[in-house]
Amino acid sequence: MKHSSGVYVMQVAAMLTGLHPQTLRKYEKFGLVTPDRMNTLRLYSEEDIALCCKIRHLMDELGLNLAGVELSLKIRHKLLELKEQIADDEQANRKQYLTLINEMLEMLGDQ
Amino acid sequence: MKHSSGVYVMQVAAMLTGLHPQTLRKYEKFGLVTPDRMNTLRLYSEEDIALCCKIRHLMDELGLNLAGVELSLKIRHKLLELKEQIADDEQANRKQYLTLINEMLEMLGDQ
DNA sequence: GGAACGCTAACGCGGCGTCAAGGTCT
DNA sequence: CAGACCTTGACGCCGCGTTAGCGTTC
Repeated sequence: MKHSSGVYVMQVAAMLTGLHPQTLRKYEKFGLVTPDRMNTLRLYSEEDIALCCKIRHLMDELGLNLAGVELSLKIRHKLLELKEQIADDEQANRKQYLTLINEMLEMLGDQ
Repeated sequence: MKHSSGVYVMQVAAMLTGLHPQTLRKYEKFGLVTPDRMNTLRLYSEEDIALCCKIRHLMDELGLNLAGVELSLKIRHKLLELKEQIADDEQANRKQYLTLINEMLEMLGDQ
């Protein structure tokens, strides 16, 4: 669930991210960002803003296309999950680690 | 080091991979594949062939561009390294696991 | 000398950013 | 009614695959 700390309409979101309103809509259409809506009106949360900036960063710095950004974000999410498990587990549960790793490998096209 | 089990010149490599010779050269120019050379003549190993097929697979199935493919292959390599460590270590060495994970996160644009 | 290789340049298609037109809501 | 939002379609640029031209090697 998103924080309601900040909620911005399109124009403000565009200013905060430095992105064109149409570009923000394209990212949403691609499924990368899904701002809340109030009767068709987009409402961008702080997290949405940060995500949009990250998307731009990945495209500009790493040269990824939207498909690459999507994969990148998914892998990152899994990695954070794995990292948390490794850090928190009492006794290292290798089997679970390997499961997560195999899931990531599958995302990367193995099999 | 590559096996010398199979060595193919351009035309054969193109046939085996189903890719256009120029496409193979583009992949090489981008730094994704580096076949051996015999006086300017490219010599593709079995591993090179498999790699070229994997590149195509990643582009066709996942929609990645070459930058995405490169990142994907690097992350995969790291994941296999991590997987091996987890499977082989006597006592789970979490610190090393976390180091590898952080390296991957960095590849994905974290910081 | 013919066939296959090398390299570079140019064309075509599709992804992504932007602009434009027209409709709706506040 | 003015202004900002919505959606859809079109244009320009660039990445990627392919083609073409030309020199070199086997």
